[in-house]
This record gives sequence, C-alpha cells and structure tokens, in this order.
Amino acid sequence: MGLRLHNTLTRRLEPFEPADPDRVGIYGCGPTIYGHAHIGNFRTFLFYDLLHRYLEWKGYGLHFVMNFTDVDDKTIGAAREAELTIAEYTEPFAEAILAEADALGMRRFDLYPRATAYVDRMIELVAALLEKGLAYTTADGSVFFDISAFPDYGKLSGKDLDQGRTGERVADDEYEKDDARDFALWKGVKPEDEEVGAAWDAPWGRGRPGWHLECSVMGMVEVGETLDLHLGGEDLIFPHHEGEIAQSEGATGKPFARIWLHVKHLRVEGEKMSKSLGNFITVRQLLDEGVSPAAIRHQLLSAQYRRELNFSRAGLEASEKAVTRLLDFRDRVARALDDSPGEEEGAATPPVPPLVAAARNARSAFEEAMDDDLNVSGGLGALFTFVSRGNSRLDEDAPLDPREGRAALELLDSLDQVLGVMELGSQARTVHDDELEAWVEDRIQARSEARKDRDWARADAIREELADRGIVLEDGADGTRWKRVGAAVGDRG
RNA sequence: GGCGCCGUGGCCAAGUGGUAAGGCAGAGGACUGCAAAUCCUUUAUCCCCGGUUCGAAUCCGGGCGGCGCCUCCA
Repeated sequence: MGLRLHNTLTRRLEPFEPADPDRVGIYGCGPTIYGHAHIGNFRTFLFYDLLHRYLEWKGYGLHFVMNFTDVDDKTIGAAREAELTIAEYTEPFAEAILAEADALGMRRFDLYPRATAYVDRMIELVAALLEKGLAYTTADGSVFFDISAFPDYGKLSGKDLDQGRTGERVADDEYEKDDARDFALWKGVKPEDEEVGAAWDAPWGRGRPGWHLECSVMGMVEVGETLDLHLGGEDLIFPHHEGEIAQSEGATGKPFARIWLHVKHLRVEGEKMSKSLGNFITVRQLLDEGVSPAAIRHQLLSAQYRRELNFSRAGLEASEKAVTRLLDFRDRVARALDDSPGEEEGAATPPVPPLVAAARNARSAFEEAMDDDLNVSGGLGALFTFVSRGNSRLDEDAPLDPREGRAALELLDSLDQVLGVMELGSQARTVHDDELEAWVEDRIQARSEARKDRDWARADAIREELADRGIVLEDGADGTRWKRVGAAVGDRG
C-alpha cells in the first residue's frame, strides 16, 4: 500500500500517483505578508513541512513551491499607513516568517516566489482568457472572469451557484461587473495603488492583478500546468482555489492539480481564532515568551491535518513532556549502546533480538499510518509504543545487544526525519555555554561530596539551585547526569 | 437556505465490522537518602434511540450537541 491522500476535488481518498516520482510538483498557498504570521498559518505551513519531509522520506524527488502574496488590498492599505512601497513594507515580514519557520524546524522549500515578480506572466494569462472569451473588461480598466462561460466553476467547492447565498455578500462591490459572482482578474488602478507602487501597465489599462490570478501564474510558471499537489488552508477552497481552477484550466484546458489538499483551521483555547476575540497568537510571541519550539511544533503537528485541532497552553505542556520523553529515551539508548559489549567474532547468529523486531514493527506501523492521508497521530502512537518497549527492554538485566541499540537509534532518527521534533528538542537541550556547563559540573561535584557526607539538606539545596536554572539532575548507578529541561510553558512571570 | 466536518477514559487523540493505540494528568507499587528518569498495576456503558449483522465505537435511519465554508482570513 502506498500513500493515499484526500482529494478535495473528489472528496475521496486517492492513491498518490505523481506524473514523475523524481520531480513531484507541489504548490502550497503561502501567507499574505502584510503582518506577522499567526499560529494558524503555521499549522498549515507545518503540515506542508510534514508532507515535504514524508515524501522525501518515501524517496520521492520534489519540486516544492510556496508563494508569498505581496500585493492585495490589505497590503496596500498597510503600506500606505506606513508610508512605504509594498515592496519595502512586505519584505521584512517575509523574512520574519522564514525565520519563524526555521525556528519551528521547517525545512526550506525549493522556492518562495513573490507575486509582484510575475506580473508580466499574469498579464499574459489574462490576455489569453480575454482571447478565449472567458473574461471581459469594464470601463474602469478592470478585467473579470466570466463564470457563466466556464461550466466547471464550482466543482472544487461543490457549490451550486444558482442557489443559496453565493455572491450575496459582494452585491455592493465597488467594481462594476456583469454578475456579482464574477471575480476580478485585474483591478483597474486607483490613486492609492500608485502611491505604494502597486500598479502595472497592461494592454487594457493600468492596474494590479487579482488574488487568484497570482497563484495560478506562480503555480504554472514555477511548477507546471498540472500540479501533482496543490495545498492550502480550508478557507481557500472557495473562492480562491475555485478561481485558480477557472483561470488555469480555462487557459490551458488541462487539470490544474491532480490532488487538492486542504488543512483545517486551528482553534485557540476552544475558540475560533480571530482579531475580534483578541486571541490571535503569533509564533513570534510564543517564542519570545520562551515556549519551546519543539513543543509548538509537536502540538501543531499532533492532529491529522483534516481534524480539528485546538491550540492550548495545556496542550503545549503535554507536548513539551511528550518530546522530553522521546529525548530521554534516545539519550538512554545511546548510553546503553556505549556500554554494551562489542560483537563477538564468529559467534553464532542469534535470533532477532527483541528490540530489533520492535523497531521493525514500529517503522511499518508508522508508515502505514502516514500512508493513510498523513495520519500523524497514528504515526506518533507507533513511535511511543516503541519507546515503551525500549524502556522496558533497557530495564531488563540482560545487556543490550548492540544490534538493538543501533536499530533503536536508527528508528528514532529515521522517524524524526519526518516528525522533526527530536532534532528541535535536542537543540534546545544542548548547552552552548561553557561557563554554565562548568558551573553545573562544579555544583554537581559539590553535591556529590555532600551526598557522600550524607548531608542531604545541602545536597537538596544544590539540586534546587540547579533546578532554578533549568537543570534537572538524575542520579544513577554510574553517577549523576544532568539535562536542561524545556522552557516553562505558560509561565509568563 | 446550500455544502461539509465532528461527538471515544479527567484532558488531548488513534482505531471505520470481530469486544478499545498513544500522549498528558491522577492513584497504588518497584527503584531512589529524597528526587528525577523508568517499569508494573489501575481509571472507557466509544452522545442518545432505533435498524442491519452471528457480531458495530465502526454500516444504515432518526434525534441531540459542537464546528467550518458560502468573494479576497492558512
């Protein structure tokens, strides 16, 4: 069984069959960069990252593109207020988002195109649609897509356009168009557009591209006329992706994407995240508070992308603990492997040791879950089941067979190529501060002496002192070990 | 009004026909000077009512409850 994905277009699970497995073309709708990205954006982007990592893990070669939308109404409005051009205004946000993506352990995609760099190609596409009679111009220099000329319009979102309230909310749109449901390919210039450098010349008049047009063009130019996968948040199904289909397929006559994936919106503490509720949380805020990136990543990835996910402080704490359990286990295996006896030359090959078999099972259970529409909860379950088995095995008296230690580490590292939580967590654990490290070692030495003298009060005081600095001690048969624990969650003073 | 999703232990969450993975939290125990980590034990009428079936959390019907989208918010 290979990977199967839920295609919004057919509303069914479909086998993933890219045209060229060595170059799978993927386009994900990225953020509009008029402000800082919030954690909802990052649920979507982390899903892209999970997909990216999983497909690479499965051996596919990818060409993965995520755009930055750097021109739209809000961007123009914000740039005007800041008295900057849209280019000046947006670029810092693009950089901030990439920095946050890095902080959350996202691997870089192949390309992050900015819409404004593709205006020439957008004009070409509009010209083609006008040529084909799928679009019309208006007196103010705008161009609209004529949905009545494109029978497939509505196929992605499943809308019956002759019914319901579709179009109701835009009946008073300031642009004149034949049908309220027609959407803008090109918006005739307004004075405020010129102020911020958001206007370009086109054969039918000066103006700026419509939102849907941008993604159609970046997708087709950078990935191809038919994408293997097109990704986005669930809110984009209509009208954004419906519009992209109309424009792209209207122009090329080819399917724009084989499979459409849509990520469900995140909730925050049980509520919809919105500015009016005042519960907008940015990744930047969380990081500044000292919340561990691994906990954020774990929580945002912990539910399957089409399931409801509620982001909460309590959940962050649970995630922090879960990642800690993984890291502790990995460290424990690594130590046990160091201590395990070397291979005996010429020894008869014993049967498969228990942990080797468990690792094998875990790997296949993980892959089976992930193949089922990226069921990451099931995948994490497989990983943690292995951790329990491994800890039990390490508690046994029988020394660890080196093959077991290696199989366990290989498994952990392999699954983390996909999950990326241990790599983030272990970064946070690594102390880069020689001075601190020396101090900790010194304190541990002092405590050991106190313990030797059975001066428990002093020993405990030292342990407390270390705990205040985020250092946790573990006394073992072979001495005292220490580790740095993740930043406190929700502890804002 | 249209289209769609969801309802599993204290919290989060897999499982879509053969009597319930996993994480967090709680209780008891082992280990420890005490801890930490780890292990063991322990906590589920799977929203309700019908139906199909030898058998349903899983399929069908009807309720109840929560949620999303319906023109520019990932």
